Order: sequence, then C-alpha cells, then structure tokens
Amino acid sequence: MDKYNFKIIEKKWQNLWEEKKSFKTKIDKKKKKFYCLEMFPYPSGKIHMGHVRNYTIGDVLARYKSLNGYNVLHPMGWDSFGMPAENAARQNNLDPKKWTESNINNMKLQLKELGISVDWDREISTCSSDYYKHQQKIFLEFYDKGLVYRKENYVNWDPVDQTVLANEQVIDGKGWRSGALVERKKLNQWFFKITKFSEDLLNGLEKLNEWPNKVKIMQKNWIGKSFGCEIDFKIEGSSNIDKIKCFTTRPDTLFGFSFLALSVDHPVSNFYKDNNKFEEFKKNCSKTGTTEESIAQAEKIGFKTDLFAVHPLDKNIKVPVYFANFVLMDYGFGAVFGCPAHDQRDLDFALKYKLPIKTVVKPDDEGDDFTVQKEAYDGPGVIINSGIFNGLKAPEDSISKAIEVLENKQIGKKQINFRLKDWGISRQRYWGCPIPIAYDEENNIVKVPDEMLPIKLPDDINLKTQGNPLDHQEDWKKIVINGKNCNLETDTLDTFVDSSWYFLRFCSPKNSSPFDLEEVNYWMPVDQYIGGVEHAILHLLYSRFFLKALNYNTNKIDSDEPFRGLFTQGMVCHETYKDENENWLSPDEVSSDDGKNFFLKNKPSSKVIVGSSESMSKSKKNTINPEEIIKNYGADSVRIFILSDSPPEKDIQWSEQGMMAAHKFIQKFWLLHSEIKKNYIDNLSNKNYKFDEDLEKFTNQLINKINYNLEKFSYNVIIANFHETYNYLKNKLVEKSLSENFLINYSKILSMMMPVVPHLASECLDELNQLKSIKWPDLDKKYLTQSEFNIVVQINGKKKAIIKVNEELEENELISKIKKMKEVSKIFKEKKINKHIYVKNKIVNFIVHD
RNA sequence: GCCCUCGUGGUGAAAUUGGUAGACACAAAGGACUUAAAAUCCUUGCCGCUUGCGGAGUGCCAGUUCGAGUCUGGCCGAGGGCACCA
Repeated sequence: MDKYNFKIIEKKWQNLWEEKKSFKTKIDKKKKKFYCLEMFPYPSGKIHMGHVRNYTIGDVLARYKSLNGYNVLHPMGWDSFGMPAENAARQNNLDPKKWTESNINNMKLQLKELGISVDWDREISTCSSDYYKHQQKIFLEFYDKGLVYRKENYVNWDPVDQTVLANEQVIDGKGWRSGALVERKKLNQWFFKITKFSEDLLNGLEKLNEWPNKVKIMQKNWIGKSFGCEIDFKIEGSSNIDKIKCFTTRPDTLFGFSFLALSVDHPVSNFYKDNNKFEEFKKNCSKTGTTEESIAQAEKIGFKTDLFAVHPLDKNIKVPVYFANFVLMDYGFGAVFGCPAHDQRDLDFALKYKLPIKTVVKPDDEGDDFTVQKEAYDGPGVIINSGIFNGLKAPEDSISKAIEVLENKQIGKKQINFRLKDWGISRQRYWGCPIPIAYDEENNIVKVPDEMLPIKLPDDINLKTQGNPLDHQEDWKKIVINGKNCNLETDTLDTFVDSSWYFLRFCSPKNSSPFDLEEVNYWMPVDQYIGGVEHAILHLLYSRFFLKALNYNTNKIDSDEPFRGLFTQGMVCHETYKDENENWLSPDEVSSDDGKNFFLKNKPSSKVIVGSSESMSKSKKNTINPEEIIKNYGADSVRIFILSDSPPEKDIQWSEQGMMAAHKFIQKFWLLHSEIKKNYIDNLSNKNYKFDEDLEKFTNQLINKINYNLEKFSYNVIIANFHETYNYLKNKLVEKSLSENFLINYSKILSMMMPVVPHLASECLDELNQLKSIKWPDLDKKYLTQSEFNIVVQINGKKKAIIKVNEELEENELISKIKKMKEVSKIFKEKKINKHIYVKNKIVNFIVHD
C-alpha cells in the first residue's frame, strides 16, 4: 500500500482550488452570510507559527460555515505600511516598496501552501495607493465632520525611531517597538477626536456578547469613565487669578481639604515663567514619569506658590496652593484638591510638606475619634468633622448630597470624566499614508481637493536623513491648490489608521469609493474576528471608533460595531536554549539523546541550558519555521498539530513529538482509507451487507460532538474526536463488519474532517466519488437516544458499581435489581437504607447508616 | 496598589455545564511479534496488601448539596492588564 504522498496530493488540490477559484465570493441574498476574518499580517517576509495558528483556526471556521450552506467571506490582505520596511530599506539601501512587495509575494505563497480557503481576488495591501487614496478621502470626511483637528501638544517622542507615539504605544515609559525611553516634546500634531465617542464606545461594549470578557474589561478600564464633580475654588493672593476649577470623585471629603495641587502645565504656571526656581522644579517633574526608577519610587514633590485657596463651604478655611508632580494636565482640569486623610497620594504629599491631615470619614466599626495616621482610608463609612455632611453614609449618600449642596450654591456641578484621550495620528515617517493636507504661505490649513487625490508617496527617497525623510523632499512638498502655492503636510498617518477600516474595504475591494454601501451592508459586521489578544485595546478600539465616526451625522452603515464575535487565540511557545556564555540558541542548533540533557549539535561536549518555554520570538531564537515544517510533514499535519493538545485560546507548546504524532495520524488514516477502499468500496456489488445500526449511532453522535465543539471553539477536542473515529473505524475493519450504510456514514465522517484536513478529506472523498455532493452532515436525533444505559450505583455519594439497564426498567425494578448485586449486597446487609436518590438513566445514590 | 483569568496524572489536556474524574494524545516502563533493531500492537494515574480488592484523590481550608473539578467564602501559587486618572 502506498504511503500518503502529501507533497503531490496537497499541491494537486491547492492548484485545483486556485484554478477553479473555489473560494471566490459574491453577494447572494438568498443565502445567510458569514464574514470570517483573521487579523491581517504585517508582511515581514515569512509566515511564523503564530500566523499558522491564527489562519488555521479561521480556516476551520470558514470551511465549516461554508459546508453548512453559508455564503462565506474569507479575505486576506497586508498591513504593509510601517517601520520595519523603512528600517530594512535604510539598512540595506533598498526601496521599501519593492522590499514589501517581494515579502508579500513570498508570504502569499506560504499561506497558499497551508491550504487556507481565501478569496484572493479580494486581496488588499494598505501601502498601495489603491488603498490609501480611500483612506485620504476618509480622513477628509472626518475633517469635514469636525472629527480631526491639529494642535500643539506634548507628545511621547521616541528618540530611537524619531517619531511620536500614541499613549497606547508607550509601555512602561518606553516605545512599544524600539524599547527606548520616551521623552516629552511639544509638537504640532493631528488628532482624531475619539473622545467624542467615549460614551458610545463604552456602551457599545455591552452589546458585544460574543467578545471575551477580558477584552471588554480592558477596553472599559482604558476608557475609564468616572463620576464626580467639578468644584470652583476661589483664589487669594493674586490679582490675575480669580478661581481654579478641580475635578473630584469624592466631593463629600471636601472638609478634609488641606491644599490645592496644580499640574506644572496648568495655565496658572504662565505667571511663574520667570521664576527660576519654578522652572527648575518643572524640569525635575518632566524627568519623573520617564525613567523606570522614578515611576517605582514615585516621590511626591511640590512647589509652593504664594496663592491660597478658599474652602468653598467655609470662607474661614484657606489652604496653600502648590504645583505638584503627581497632577496630570490632561485629566480633569489639571488641578486637584488635596484631602490627605482619604487619598494615599495626598497623604504622602501632606506628610512631606507637614500639611494638616483632617479625618472626615470613619469606618463603621470605629468611633468618632478615628484618625488617619500613615495610611489613607478610602473605604466605606460615615462622614465626620464635616458640618452639614456629618452622619451621612459614605460614599453612597454623601457624594450625591455633596454635589447637591455645591450645585445649589453654584460653586460646583456634577461631571463625568473619561481617561480616554484623543488619538494622535501624526507620525514623522516616510513609509505611511500621506496626510491629505497642505499649508499655504500664511501657514493656514488647506484641504487637498478630492480630484487631486491620492497624494502619493514619492518613489525615490533618500532615507539616510535625520528625522522624517519627507521633510527633505522639497519638490514633493510643493503643491498648488486653487492657484495658491502650498506645502504638503510631511507627517504620515499612524499605521493603526490603515487597519481601522480594512475590513470594510474587503467587502468591495475594487470599488472607486472607499467602500460600496450595498456590499458593506450585506457583509458587515464581521461575524467572527480572530487574532491575538495584544490588540485588545489599540486596534479593536480604533476600529470601533472608525465605524462610529463614519456613521457620525450620516448613518450610512447598518451595523454600529465592526466585529460581532471576537476570538483571541493564544501564542505558540517553545523552550528557550542558551549556551554556556548565555547566548540564545535556536532549536536546530540543539540536540538531546534522552530529552533531559541537551548539548550543541556541532559540539556535543558543550552543554546547553534549557530555559522556560516562551512565545516564539526572533530575539530569543526559539522559533520554528513553518515553511520547513510544511515541507517535511505537509499542511494537513501542521494544521492537525496546531489545533490539537491545547484549546485555541490558550498558549500551545511546540513539540516535535506532537508534530510527528499529527503526521502519524494522517498516514494511519490514509492507510485505513486505502483498506476501506480495497476491501469494501471496490466490492460494492456484494449485496449481502446488512444495515449497521451501531455505525449509524456512532456517526450521529460524532456529528453531535463535532457541532458542539466547533461552536465552542474546542478545536483540540475535535482532533481527539477524529482519533476516536479512527480507532472505531479500525475496529470495524478488524471485525470485517462492513455494511450497506458504510459508505454514506464514512462520507459524512470525511465531510466533517474537511475543515481541518482539507487536502486529505478532498482526496478520500474524491476517490469514493463523493466530493461533488459534499455538505455538512445533518444530525438524525433519533440515534442520539440510547436504548442502554450504564447507571452508576452510589452509596453515600461514592461510586460502588455500574449496572447496565435498558430504558423500560421501572425504578422499583431497578432498585431491587441493584440490591441483588454482589458489589453492594454486602453493604446492604450490614447497614440500613435511609433513602435513595434516582436520577433517571444516570445514577442511583443510596443513603445508608449503621 | 487596583482589576481580570487560571491552578486536574510525568506532560498537553478532556469531562455537553452539579451526576462514572483523567476521553484523546505525548513521554516513560513492562510485555507481544522479530535472529536483532525500527515499525506495529497490548498493559500501566497514585498509595497499600501477589491477581482481586481496599483507600485517598482535581492547589490548600471551610461551606452548600443525596452528590462538588464544576457553586459560595477565605487562603496560597502562576499568568495577564492598568498604574500617580484626583
């Protein structure tokens, strides 16, 4: 019997799918649609195991839905703008465009070799002007709607990448890509007004039932809605300043007021410009927040002004005004009232500057003499030492009462604050979408008119310049708009803009406008979106914003959320290896005889230190190249392995043994199939076969299980189900109990294997001449009802025996039968039965005592 | 510090959601076939006394229940997110 030659067979089917355009989709209103989308890749040149996992999971779903009669949209494209191309081009003196295009061609071939069912006619690439010209139109649309603005602002400046980063792109004070310490810098920047939709973005989360809770909580925290109150404090000591506005969530602790703290960027700071000591203090502040130690230490420091703030409810109380490093300008009003007893930061500050600490909330189980010492109390309790607020239950009654009082006196009002900030989208890079804006000679903003779009990136560019290469392209910058000489904006858009609407473009990738409404309204929303959890906030929040912004004032798109279902898959991990000098080693440099001790392959005397298993990354060299694995084992084997063992949402450990086991399954199954074909199918004319009830039952139970596990994304269990199926069929062959209903059941089984191992299943079905009529098998529920049951016999909740019965047996009959069983009869003789609990066809539990 | 998730054999895990714990696989050991090896097949979760049987058992401690991996509370451990957000 021939071995399964995956090289020939997989190629054969892949060519056939390509020739026939098997996965091409178009609108079909008679069918239910299903939009299956995996996060599109950055074309780095080679696919990695993370891609293999992502796209295999998506492909299983797409093929399953398609077999179920859905009209499935399953497109693929390239997130092809971004820094790696620019860096690679700079280092190797290449053209970023050519570098990117050749990477795309290479990765496309690799994805095809995986056998994924993609409609390649819809392929898009964000770095192509065919794509970004529409993005420029959208930018201008947002501009017209007032959702884009430019302002001078402090930005997170990455000194290595020489670009601005969004807040979300700063991790632990470092750039998310470069890892460099981020600096503060004042620059003119373009912003999307995402904060306009804070409330919508928060409320929208509630409707996303098919999103992981984890992601929704992360977004919720990121948006950071808080309820509170703004309060005006009267200021004394300056003729220029009348009052200062603060935001607080605890207006009920107002009587604990002992200082007022301002951000160093607060407008009041303008009056201290010429004060050298203040400028020095300000410098010190900008240092904190950038280095790791200072975040860890987080020492509260302040600069005392000659101003005093008057207590809004008691004119006799006047407290000093400070500038303080822990107050942020871009949250609230850049000013806080300090209540040391009930806020740890305020307490730290008060202790340092010896300011009064007045306790105004006491826990329920403490007396009125309760005082805060070194630990602020922010728990529930009762208000004390606070005049009219005394005795109120904190926080539920006291906060609303405090707001009411302040509102009546017109010194404060209820206020909701969000942590979310507007999205800075300017990047000082060449390899990104040009912003379709120019500036006239008076530096006024001029929109690039529609007919002049796209603003294309210049082709020949000198990348060896400091900062943004486009800044140095004098010819390119010059543009005449409405007869006026203008200079183009040289910043390009954050690449997250590119990925915020690509799912819309997929619906009508060749349309002359950004998207065709009819197509979008047919396909959207994405029914299942699949990708890494690392995009939980950035990409997913931005995409949600885009849909709301596109619909703002226009309501063109029916769905107001882009992704109905979201699935976040786990990472692919591998052990890490280091040599004796702490250098990372790649798995193929390492060898082992016993699986315990490892040594260098080319130098067996050299020991290798095995480290923890971590997600595959180039820097740790613990990667496995999918291309080679596919070459050695075939796509179906890789697909089996990447789905088996671990549930898709969890991390998976790469193991060579696991890979081999997956391959062994493919080979075993092929062997079994060949035997079936030879011994049975070729002898179909033999009419002596009987109907096999047991097989019918097995198949229907399998359909039930696979359906259940597919819907739950328990793809690892499906692989186990296939192993069980193999074992079952193998036994059938051994028993030679083949039957007249064998072919139909076997075909059903193969159909269910199609989403996971499409090449093998296609080949087997085709050999049986069953491929053309393939569809997802229907479940015949009558085969799910059992006629025989294994009933567990328990004594005091502990399993003692199992009894086999058929359904007709009455409870009384069953009980008396059990009592005669030798496993339990002894117990019944010695003990007395109190009662028993009978769960039909499942369990009998006898409660006994001495 | 706050928020979230997860703790099941040597390993990855399953358990249709409160009813036979460990399906399916990997590894290891033993056995069968073989002159031998590879391949293949069979057996083995743990602790006791030879098979058979008995006992404990899903991080730990309580609780609810006839019955808990599953529900509740507390503790311990691991991972992830946020971090001066007033």
